[in-house]
Amino acid sequence: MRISELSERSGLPVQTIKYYIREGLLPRGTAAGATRAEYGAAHLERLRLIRALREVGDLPVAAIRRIIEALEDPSVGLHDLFGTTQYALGPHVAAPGDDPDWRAARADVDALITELGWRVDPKAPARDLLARTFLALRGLGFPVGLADLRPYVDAAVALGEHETGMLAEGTPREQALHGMLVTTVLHEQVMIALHRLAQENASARRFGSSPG
Amino acid sequence: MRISELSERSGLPVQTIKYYIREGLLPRGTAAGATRAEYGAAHLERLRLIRALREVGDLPVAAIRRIIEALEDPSVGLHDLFGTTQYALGPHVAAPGDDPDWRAARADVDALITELGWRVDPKAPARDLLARTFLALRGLGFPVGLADLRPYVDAAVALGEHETGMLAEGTPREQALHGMLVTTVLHEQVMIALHRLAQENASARRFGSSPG
DNA sequence: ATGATTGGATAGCAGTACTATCCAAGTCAA
DNA sequence: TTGACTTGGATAGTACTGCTATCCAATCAT
Repeated sequence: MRISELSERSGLPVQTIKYYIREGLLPRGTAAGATRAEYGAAHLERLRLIRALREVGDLPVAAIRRIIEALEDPSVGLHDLFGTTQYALGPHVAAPGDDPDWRAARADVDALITELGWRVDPKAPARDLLARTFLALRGLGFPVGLADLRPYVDAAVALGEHETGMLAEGTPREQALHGMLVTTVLHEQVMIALHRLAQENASARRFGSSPG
Repeated sequence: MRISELSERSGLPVQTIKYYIREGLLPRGTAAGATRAEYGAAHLERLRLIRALREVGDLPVAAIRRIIEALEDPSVGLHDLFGTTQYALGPHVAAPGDDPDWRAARADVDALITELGWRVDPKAPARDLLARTFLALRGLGFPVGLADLRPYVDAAVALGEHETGMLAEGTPREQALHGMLVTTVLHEQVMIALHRLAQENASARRFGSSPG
């Protein structure tokens, strides 16, 4: 198939596909003459993945490139891809090393993870993400202690185990890697959306004027 | 206090504060002469809120403006602010009305909400958010049925009720509104961060090479 | 042979969130 | 009083991201 057909079938403009090729998100088609290249089903599949990461996961193009590089590196295993994706997901919080409030928040996060006995890379960006949120909450006058996190921890444990359990052991490598990406990026969106819906429901029941 | 002190205490450059004033996120200081204006504790508090929404919630400036307009409108109640915030959180999915796959995904979402008996605005953006994620999952070959959502629904219900329950009835209006914002924006980040940490832990236990 | 299409390169554009400069009016230390 | 400095306010410029638009020569279909 040529690029125009790839464009039609993927729903992306030709120019955008060319852009993704330039950016290293999509391999070039196999050249068949100077003005002809052939694209296959793998290209279409890749474009679907890119769209999911861009439009649903809202990942920047540069992050998707890093993920795809890991995806194509045969030496990268499931858990490695996990780390790459988590790191690419960002945001990358610039930790102000000197702020004592920051250090306290970060220490709380580390203590929580230790207490739970979790195996989490000390450099995992989610640690800073959580610490920054603590800092903001406290700055706004909403103190957070470890006890307040109980419901979140419980929910996170349940979901994390469920999701990891869904990744079957026997599947071929490429499929397993795709599954891992889907788990980290798309299931996070599922969780966010359902959380918002549940919040709205709870709020409507408690504060809503009339049952509508 | 003058703008330079406000800058120091908030940690934001003077130019950025001026920008926020221009954009309607922060009220002007009370004028005290042609080249002098006085800022108070309310300004500092507001800047803290803005920083939390920008840096932690990653909300665009335009969305923060809409939230703050609702915050300052005395006719807006708790549940109204909830809707405004949810809408401002975005993303605003442009629904392709003709795509049958889209319609199926959206119908699934609506059916789920009906079945759960949730009170959710039919125009709530989280419905489209969830539908779009379904669509992407299915497009990548990961079929999602309502049964697969059980763990997410359970987690969302638990968190939604916990969070709404934390908003005490008797608190003064401004405090209650702040609490609502914090619940919808910052607690979502707490959930995301803990989910990622729990995923990494589960992945390390299942796929990690050595217990590190 | 001729008009359309292609791959590939380069340049341009729109949106966002700042950041820098400028200016006249006012303040304050000497 | 004078002269360096600060302030509020306005305007213009910048950096980054994610596309789009245009161009060109080669080449394919008819």
